[in-house]
Amino acid sequence: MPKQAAGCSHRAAPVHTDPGEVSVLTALSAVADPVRIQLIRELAGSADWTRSCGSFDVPVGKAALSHHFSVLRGAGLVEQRDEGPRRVNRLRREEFDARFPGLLDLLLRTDDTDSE
Amino acid sequence: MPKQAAGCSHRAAPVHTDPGEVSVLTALSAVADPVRIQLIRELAGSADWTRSCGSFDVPVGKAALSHHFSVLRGAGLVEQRDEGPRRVNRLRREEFDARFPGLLDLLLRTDDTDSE
DNA sequence: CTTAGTGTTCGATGAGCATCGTACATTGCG
DNA sequence: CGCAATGTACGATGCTCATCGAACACTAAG
Repeated sequence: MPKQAAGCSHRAAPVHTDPGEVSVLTALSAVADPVRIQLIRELAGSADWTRSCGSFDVPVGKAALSHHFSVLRGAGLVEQRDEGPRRVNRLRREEFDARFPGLLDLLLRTDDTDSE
Repeated sequence: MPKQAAGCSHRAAPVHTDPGEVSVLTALSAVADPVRIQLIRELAGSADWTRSCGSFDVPVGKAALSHHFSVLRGAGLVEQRDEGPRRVNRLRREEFDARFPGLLDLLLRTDDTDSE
């Protein structure tokens, strides 16, 4: 492919962290936040690569939202891909569950809406 | 003042929270702290009611230590009982695991010493 | 090219919390 | 009783982090 084939974006690719290299403390800290819990749950209820960052119903602005996704990436919880102007997401279920068995289930299979 | 019957301590009994009434966010926040993780691990390696609060090898003062145990109690992770001048502890393994399956295992069955 | 949509980065702000030092309470011992 | 040991309560301090506003970058469409 001589010419700049599709896939070579000019945009800075999101930095991903492999769940296997994430410490327990990092994972727990990432998950101990109401906004991020909501993001994870909402993301889990959608098919992979179907949700852009701005499509989540969270009570924060763009800047904070971007920050939260950065934290989730750093914890190996979310994978992102640029698709045109938007950045679509995918929950790394199997990979994260292999590193921290049961943790993701705790967040998703939860009856209480973390009231408190 | 009239005399006190045996078994009626003058000391304020520690306030305990049942694990069943703890929200996911509270539990995760309690556990997302390096000092508290160390306390839980050290406590898990000892028999019930054998460790007083001051017997843990953590790099904080008495006041902070007392605070951490308060948080652990509030998350339903630790039960305390007054035994003479000291306050001895017990990890609520079964009860906490019933409420948050796998979470305690994640902290204990850990290979990495939360290095980061 | 211009415009609109999407997301990141930067600096600043504010709240929460981990920590400390000190004072205080309780217990057990000499 | 007086004293040491243990743990809590309180006020203060400092730091981390969640948030915002604004500026910037990239993409797609008109």
